[in-house]
Amino acid sequence: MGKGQQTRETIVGTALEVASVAGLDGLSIGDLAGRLGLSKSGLFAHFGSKEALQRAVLDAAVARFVATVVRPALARPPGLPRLEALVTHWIGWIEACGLPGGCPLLAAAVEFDDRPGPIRDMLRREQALWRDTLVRAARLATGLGHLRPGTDADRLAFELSATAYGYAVQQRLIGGPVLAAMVRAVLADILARVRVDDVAGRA
Amino acid sequence: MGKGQQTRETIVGTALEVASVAGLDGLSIGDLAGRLGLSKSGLFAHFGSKEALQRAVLDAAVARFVATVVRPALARPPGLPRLEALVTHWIGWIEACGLPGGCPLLAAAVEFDDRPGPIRDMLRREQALWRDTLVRAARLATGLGHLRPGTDADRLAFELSATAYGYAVQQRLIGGPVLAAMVRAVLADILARVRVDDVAGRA
DNA sequence: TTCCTTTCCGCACGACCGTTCGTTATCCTC
DNA sequence: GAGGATAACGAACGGTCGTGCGGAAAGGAA
Repeated sequence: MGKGQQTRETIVGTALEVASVAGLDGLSIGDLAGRLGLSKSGLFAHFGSKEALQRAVLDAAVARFVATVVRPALARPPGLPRLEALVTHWIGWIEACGLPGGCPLLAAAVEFDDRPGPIRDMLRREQALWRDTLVRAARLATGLGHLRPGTDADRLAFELSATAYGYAVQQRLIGGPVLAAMVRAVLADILARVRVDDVAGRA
Repeated sequence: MGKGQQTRETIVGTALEVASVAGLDGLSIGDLAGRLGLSKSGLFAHFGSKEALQRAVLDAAVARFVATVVRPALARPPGLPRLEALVTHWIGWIEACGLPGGCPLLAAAVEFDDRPGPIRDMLRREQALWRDTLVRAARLATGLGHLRPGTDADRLAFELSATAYGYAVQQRLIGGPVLAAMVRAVLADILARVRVDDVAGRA
């Protein structure tokens, strides 16, 4: 990896931390250069435009999410264990993604959902992709007989994702261990309603 | 109402539209003055600081939410009808609150959840207040015998609110009538699970 | 060592930011 | 009609914004 590439990654890493608090639009080339001991123009040369920097930051956020949530879950056996791992790691990510400002993907989605352009296109694509990941995992779990036959994968994915998104929204302002326990109980119940309990037979 | 007060309300109304798209921090005094045919200094004099303008905009957003969602629902008879009305009007607000950028309260909550200050304090207070409104409605419905005895009002309120928040997050980027139908079905099922069905007896 | 490329800097530009100040219209009250 | 408050203005302040250009330093290949 050349020096330029390394510098670029350092910049994007710091920018991701800043953006998680100030938002993608709150990023400032001058401020970022100051934090890193670089000149404004030197930092700018790595990207060519502020929007390109924002896109790089978003890419980094997605990569972090995939590494923290998706990849570990896909390593679990297919079916219910994998679906449960997706949800569990997601909740963990919401509570502690390692960035000072909470989940940058949720923040960016809410920030850019009404501003046409490549950023919104990226967000739309990533959110749809994540949704599909959940739906596919649910469908697979049904196919493997872990969930009741006839389970609506789209709806199950929506119930799980809406609960997690809703938790993410409330967790930052209200938060607390009570809420943390509640979201876990709710998610467990959603799954329990469609799970095939191979001890007691179907409900 | 004096002329100043009227101008102030015009400013805040336009600012609310802008902020719903650009965010509270995306508000710009100069831009706002240009839209309204006012001078920067003339507009500024009405508030004294940008933060005071942001607070006024937030107040206006809350007032709009109360007028559109809370008040009509509180006009319904207490118990299950009122709780259902709260949720139904909320979903309606999420889909069409009359502002170009979607629900400004959700946007502000995500934007400011990690920035200490009076804005975040206001948001925290309002979000907690809205939560309490749902919890109280649920508790009242249980007390009136509309919901199963022993129903956990906190948890029911969380299930409903998380579903709505989660819908709000996904609706703007993915959206569509399928999702709209799904959230309504999910909310109906959440209520059906705790409702006392006085025709067929408890389940 | 030489040479070329990559990396970064200093400087500057025009635009816009929030804010302040002094001044001018407009209106209500006496 | 005079006097005082209210409302809005224009100009300017110091800063920061994203961006562009020319040159200096650093690195690697020959």
